[in-house]
Amino acid sequence: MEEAVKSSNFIHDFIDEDLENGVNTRIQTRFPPEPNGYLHIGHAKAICIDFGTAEKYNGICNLRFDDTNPSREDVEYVDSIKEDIEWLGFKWANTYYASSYFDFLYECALKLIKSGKAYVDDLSPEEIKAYRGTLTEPGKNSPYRDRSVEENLELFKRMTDGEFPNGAKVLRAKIDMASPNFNMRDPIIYRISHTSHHQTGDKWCVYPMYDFAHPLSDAREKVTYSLCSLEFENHRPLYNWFVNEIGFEEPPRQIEFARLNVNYCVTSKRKCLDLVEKGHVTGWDDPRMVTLCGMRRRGYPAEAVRDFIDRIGVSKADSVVDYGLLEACVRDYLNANAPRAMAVLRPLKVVIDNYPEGQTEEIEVELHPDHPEMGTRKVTFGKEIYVEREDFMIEPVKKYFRLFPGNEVRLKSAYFAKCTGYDLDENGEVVCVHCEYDPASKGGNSPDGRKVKGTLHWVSEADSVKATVNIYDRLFKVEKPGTTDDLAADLNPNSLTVLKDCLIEGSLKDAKAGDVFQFMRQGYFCIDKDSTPDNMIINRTVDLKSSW
RNA sequence: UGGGGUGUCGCCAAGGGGUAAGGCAAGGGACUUUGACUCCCUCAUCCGCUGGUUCGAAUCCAGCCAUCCCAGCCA
Repeated sequence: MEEAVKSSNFIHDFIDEDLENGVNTRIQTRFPPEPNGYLHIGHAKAICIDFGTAEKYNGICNLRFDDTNPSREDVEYVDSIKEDIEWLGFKWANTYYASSYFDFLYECALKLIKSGKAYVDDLSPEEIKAYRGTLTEPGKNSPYRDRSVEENLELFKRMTDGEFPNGAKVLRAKIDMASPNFNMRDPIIYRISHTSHHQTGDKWCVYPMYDFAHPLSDAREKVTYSLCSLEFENHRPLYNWFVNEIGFEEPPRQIEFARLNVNYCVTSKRKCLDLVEKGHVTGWDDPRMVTLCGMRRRGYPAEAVRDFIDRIGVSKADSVVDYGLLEACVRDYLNANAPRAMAVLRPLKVVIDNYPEGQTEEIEVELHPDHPEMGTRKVTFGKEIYVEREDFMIEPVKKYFRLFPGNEVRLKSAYFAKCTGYDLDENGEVVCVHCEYDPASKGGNSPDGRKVKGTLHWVSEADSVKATVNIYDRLFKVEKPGTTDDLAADLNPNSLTVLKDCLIEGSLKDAKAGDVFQFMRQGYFCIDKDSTPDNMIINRTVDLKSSW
């Protein structure tokens, strides 16, 4: 009998309870990004929770752009956000924009004014700040707090009509300036901003604040669970206040969870933008970035990213997950799914002295040792081949069972070969290794049953493709980058190593950008979009765990 | 300092009165046409601390400590 693995997700417990008590009969969630940046690994958690929760309960999840601050937003971001969610493998039921509710939200504001729950304030930003009080002292009421409904209505209309400059007036909810929760100290719900909006153009010069737009958008869409991160816990009373004041029958329930932190990674929008703009990385999709597009370019499979999110669980405890867990998920997926191929990153020539001059032969090799159904590919063997430089030593260290004078190894899927000698150049560098092969060991087994301990991958001179391989290390050398003002100080100068003149097997010349292969002992590699037929560009997706 | 959260193995994380799941990492071994993979085994007498309730507490109560969030006309 299979044991059900308990998923660590307290949100499900809350929902199950609501379902049992008849609080809800249906589940609807939403993923509400502001289109002001690219999605990253942290968003992946939110996405998996929002979409995953809806999926689990046969509900729906909508994509809603919380585009209430046009000054920081751009359509470039709405496009990339859609693309990245799709890549992760989720489908939203509808695409919404908070901006398409501007009329509705305006009506809500009017309703608050009419019920005496909102007022226009003429205080300057500095004054508002001063009136707000401190952590220990209550705030003071604004002198404009008691304006009549008529005056507020008129002033708000004039704000909307564009009569006032930015910052001259705001609309505030009238709640409690003495509340220990700052969010309840008469929060601003509308501000003047003479800025054109990427969706609504110049129709508006007043824009609602998140705290006002978010709950009412949720409620209007009939969201049942508004899942968000912990920093919004303090906003929940306000969220409920708005939903209640406007009078929704079935208020959404906000549940907060801890956001994802991964060590060695930067996910702050400001800092990511900084890396891009200052040229520390090649762009948002630099393979060292933990943006979804960066991980995609690096060859991280969406399945692995989702598996990672599953494995870390959902709780309310602040945490920093080890980047190694993400890598483990990538390896797990790729080990099971990536086709195998041979490549030599630092080539060393090997001549099979007793192999007939000018002869070559085709060998059929399985694409994956555990999945015969994946088929085979053909590789060419010949008299001159290349192996990894590190696979030969003149003087073997202990427990070295690769090539050294007198030692026999297996050339993967081809033959046994015994090292008979080597050539040095004038500097004493090994430039060529000589071997003799055993024709009877074709396929990699000797009929006499003798064993070899080492198996080497190789690429033949006759059938190879040149490649440039990018080896990535972590972008940051410190676990928590960005603790200082200068992000650059935390950068790992060796985060990218470029290997030129690598050789990969001929079958790879038809590989497409995004294809990921396991190169034997060297790890997993992804074909980059910048590849050309005569020089493949290859990104190392993830290293293998190796005792060498 | 007021309010709101959180504290279980190096890192995540179950467990919510009956005597500490699982994953990653780590260590040991077997196997191997990838020194990978796979497979076995080991890895918290203890749950932030101190008291209390109880036959029995990581689980309940009290106090304390640590840590995160909040004083944007950002989201």
